[in-house]
Amino acid sequence: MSPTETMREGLRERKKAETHQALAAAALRLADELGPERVTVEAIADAAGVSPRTFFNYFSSKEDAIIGIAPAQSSALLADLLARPDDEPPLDALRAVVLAAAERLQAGGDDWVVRHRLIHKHHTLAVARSAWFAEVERRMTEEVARRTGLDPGADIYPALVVSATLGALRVAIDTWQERERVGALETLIDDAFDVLAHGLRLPQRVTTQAV
Amino acid sequence: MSPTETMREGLRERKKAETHQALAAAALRLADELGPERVTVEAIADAAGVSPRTFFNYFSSKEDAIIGIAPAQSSALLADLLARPDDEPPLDALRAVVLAAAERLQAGGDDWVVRHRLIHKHHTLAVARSAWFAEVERRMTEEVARRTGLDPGADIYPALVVSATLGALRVAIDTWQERERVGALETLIDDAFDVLAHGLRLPQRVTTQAV
DNA sequence: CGCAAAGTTGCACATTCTGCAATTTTGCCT
DNA sequence: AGGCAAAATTGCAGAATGTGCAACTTTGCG
Repeated sequence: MSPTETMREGLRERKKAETHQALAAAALRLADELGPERVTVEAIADAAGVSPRTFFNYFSSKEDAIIGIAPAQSSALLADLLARPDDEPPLDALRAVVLAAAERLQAGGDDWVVRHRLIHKHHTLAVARSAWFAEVERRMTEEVARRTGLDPGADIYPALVVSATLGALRVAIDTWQERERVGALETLIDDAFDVLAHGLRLPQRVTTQAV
Repeated sequence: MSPTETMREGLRERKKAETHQALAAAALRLADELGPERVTVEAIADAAGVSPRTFFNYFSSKEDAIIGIAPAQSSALLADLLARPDDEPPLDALRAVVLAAAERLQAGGDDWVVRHRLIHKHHTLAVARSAWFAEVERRMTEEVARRTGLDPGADIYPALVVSATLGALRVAIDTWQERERVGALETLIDDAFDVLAHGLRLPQRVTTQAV
């Protein structure tokens, strides 16, 4: 009966992280080269040097591996939201969180560019991303409900504001992708939140054009 | 038999519709009785009196059959949007469309109650619904872009307003479900659109409480 | 060392989903 | 009515997903 509480896993945790990384990288690379539908779990596992069975210990599906989502992975979006001050208005907090996510994404290197290109092109990956968004949305709704003192089951506000803001993030990313990533993603996010804050009225003035 | 009435649509079309209906009904009933994960395509096909292979001629997955979604099915949401006057502000048109959908849903009988209970409870069905929403969202975005004369690839507004409004519909349905369908779904929709129109600011006064 | 926990692997198995070719059913025309 | 062509159904084969389980191996630590 060893003291599990103070256990510091060194090599064990590191190897797990390496395997996770190797699988995600292999999945992304193969999907980019061959197209997601022509990639098998077996091929990903081979490329990462593990057995197919082990693949499913890390990812619950091929799609999740490609877009880099581990089950029960704590999302940075939620973490950022938890870090905002409690008395901040929900929409402001969410705007800051989404903006931070966008900056992180833009700074994140080529992997995210490739991922989003694939998501944009292949329906099955968009579905996987939707599922992930839904899970994040659920948890962020809980947090907004806590902040506002509302019951997330009875009151519509928490779920609504989270749905709208995550929708804004998704739409901004997709539009940015469609524009072939010309211009700053942050600008799109800002525009989107301005439109949301103004009651979704059709903007009179045409917003930033990148084309 | 008198051919005038029955032959107008044709026996072929009628039998197809019957098979479609039988499969959807069997899928829903079995999923309700056993839980979605314990239902197989084979069981659904058996209950509907067709072969498993034929099932896939009608639905692309077990989940789609349970929530009643046929591939390339034209959604009533899109049809309603197309029927709105062209010069109506997008948010107003979408509000009307979503309200109509809610009314239809409430009047629709027990099947939708069961469906939403299952969707609410089982993650895989929520994912399938998300995928369907995404497809509808894409097509409605096209239409809003046409109305506003904006480029759906370059401008964020069409996708944003559609995303927010369909999100509102989804959130309202889920909340209604959580409240065990006490009260009118239309009221929730109205509240949601009011919040959207007021820039997603936290309402000072608590809205309709059903509990 | 040696034990316990954690991670990996192979295997069996149910299931999903697709393509193809054969067969049956339906619509329609003479 | 009879028969042809299109449409729908079906069986079958096969690739692939995903899971449970029982070894087996590796790691952490006393």
